[in-house]
Amino acid sequence: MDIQLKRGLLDVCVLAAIKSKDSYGYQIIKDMKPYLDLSESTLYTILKRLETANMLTVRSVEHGGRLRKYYHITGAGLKRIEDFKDEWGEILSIYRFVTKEDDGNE
Amino acid sequence: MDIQLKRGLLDVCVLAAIKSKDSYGYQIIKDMKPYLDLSESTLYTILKRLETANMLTVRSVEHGGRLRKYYHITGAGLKRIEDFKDEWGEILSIYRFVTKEDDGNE
DNA sequence: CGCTATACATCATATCACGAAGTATCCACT
DNA sequence: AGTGGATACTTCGTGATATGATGTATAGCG
Repeated sequence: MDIQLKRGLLDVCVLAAIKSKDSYGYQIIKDMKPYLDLSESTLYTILKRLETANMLTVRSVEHGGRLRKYYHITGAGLKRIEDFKDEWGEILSIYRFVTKEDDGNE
Repeated sequence: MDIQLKRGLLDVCVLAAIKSKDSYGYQIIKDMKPYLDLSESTLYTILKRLETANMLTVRSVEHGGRLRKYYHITGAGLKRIEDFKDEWGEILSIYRFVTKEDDGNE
């Protein structure tokens, strides 16, 4: 997928991945893979950004000697998803503008 | 609209604006306004990028003493629009992932 | 004569996805 | 015991890019 387009979907897609149940980095990447492929460095950058924006909270959990950071969505995070839903109408309108055929004289 | 999301739609939207008939900067901004609001500096940056990518050609026309640059879409530009159409399926799939309700236990 | 619209251009800035590289643990295989 | 791969998170540098600010120049209106 086009990188620029991906940019607009990444944040909200990560939030969706932790919406129903808390999750951690590696798992999020796996869950998102069918929809958007992203690297670790990209994900952790996003997670940090969403944390700074108070859209999620973090909780560290010991797991087999290693550290795991579980991410939990906040009200602001849920609102971000709702905002995306609201924007969908605009996106559809743009889609129609871009794909409309100027039939008649071509 | 969210800036990041806008980024993914700008190029293809500009191409759509000149698809049916050649157009120039100021006119393109007006035509796109109902769908995407963008500033002059943004548009001219995009036009230059699309020109470099051979997605459009430019032709200068004298108009009332001033210079007007008319932009014409190329085959590569039309292909870019087609590629966007192809990507639409992926976008829809992401939309469904983001908006799906985890009804049942919440 | 000043203001607004038209029309294009350049620059500096801030944001951001991503590859590369690093640290550290656990498990399977040989 | 040693090797390699999967798991898990972190940091750094780079390139792409949207945008505000600013500048130049003309036409037309009051």
